[in-house]
Amino acid sequence: MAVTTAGRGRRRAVARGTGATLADRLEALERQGYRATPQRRAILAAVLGAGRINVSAEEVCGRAKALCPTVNLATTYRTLDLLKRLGIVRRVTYGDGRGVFCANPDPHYHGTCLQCGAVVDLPRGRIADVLEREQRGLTDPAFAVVGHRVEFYGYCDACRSAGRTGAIL
Amino acid sequence: MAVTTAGRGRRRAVARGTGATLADRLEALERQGYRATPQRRAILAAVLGAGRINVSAEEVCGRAKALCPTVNLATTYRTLDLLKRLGIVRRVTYGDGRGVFCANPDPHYHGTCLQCGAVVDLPRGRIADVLEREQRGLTDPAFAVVGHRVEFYGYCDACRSAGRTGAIL
DNA sequence: TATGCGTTGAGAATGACTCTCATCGGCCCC
DNA sequence: GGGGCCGATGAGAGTCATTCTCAACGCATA
Ligand SMILES: [Zn+2]
Ligand SMILES: [Zn+2]
Ligand SMILES: [Zn+2]
Ligand SMILES: [Zn+2]
Repeated sequence: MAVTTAGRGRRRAVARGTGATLADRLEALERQGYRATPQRRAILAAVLGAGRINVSAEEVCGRAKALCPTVNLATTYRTLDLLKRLGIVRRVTYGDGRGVFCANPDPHYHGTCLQCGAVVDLPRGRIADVLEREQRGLTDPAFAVVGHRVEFYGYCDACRSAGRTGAIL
Repeated sequence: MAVTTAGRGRRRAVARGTGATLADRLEALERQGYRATPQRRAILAAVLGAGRINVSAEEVCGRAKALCPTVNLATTYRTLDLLKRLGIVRRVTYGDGRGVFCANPDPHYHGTCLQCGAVVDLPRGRIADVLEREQRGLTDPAFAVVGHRVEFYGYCDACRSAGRTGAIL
């Protein structure tokens, strides 16, 4: 995937949900007063390019380097944090605290592979509504609940087809 | 709380759930071939003594030092990991990846305070069953779900009564 | 007393992440 | 068309929770 110059206003076919294209996101970035530098374009493209698999900052940095050789880990972290603050990407905290980044704008859950640690997007079922309702019923004198987070774990496609499905991680 | 010598076989009134006393847990430790050293006793007592509030390794170390001055952070981590492997304590990963330890043997959820980061035990509602059912319905060609984890967030008692309920953390 | 082995304390190492600071690169004004 | 301004960057140092290494220790058993 190459980093195009900007795609100002141009609309491609909608991939997943609203504002999912690289161009749309770069536009959002600039609309809020931030420069769409080559590094930022490359980093954003790297996250988008990962698809359903969520990527660590280091992976993003590696992929981005292929598009813009000057990107650096510090810039990658800085940019990912900026994109997170702007709501363009999401940072999901993986089992042991390491973070992975997700560019899927649709509401969805995450599944962590017990074998290889991959974090993949999962379609959202009806859980959200139930949790929302349940959450309101969770009245506790010592804690006022205002939100929740669910995370599934299991085995990713690659590990399953390789027969590696017994680890503890 | 003082660290008693062993309480071999002695049964006290059940506090919360099965095997919740210090003595019971030390017994379980020894039954599996590990020595109940003064350090291990102190560390276990420190986790137990925290009650509903879950404690970090560093906090455990501090509390344990009061009972056995020679405990050290490395031993604390080692022991907590051992106790986790034996199912005597549970390690819950708090928002940004730091871990806190929980000795409550009953099935329950955890709530993280958005203001101060405290992790407290929450009674389990009917959510578990719903999630269980939903989890089975979550068939995805790219991921085989085998379990889930829910985490609530909100404001703890202390922060609420101090009027600190607006942070982003 | 000598041997063995599980356990420990101190400190070094790790690894993800953040900070600092000198430098870079457009951009506006003269 | 040169100079200053300021956001953005790269390199490297710093932070912090956690883990590793290794010599020393405690306690059992011969
Ligand atoms: Zn996997
Ligand atoms: Zn996602
Ligand atoms: Zn609080
Ligand atoms: Zn708990």
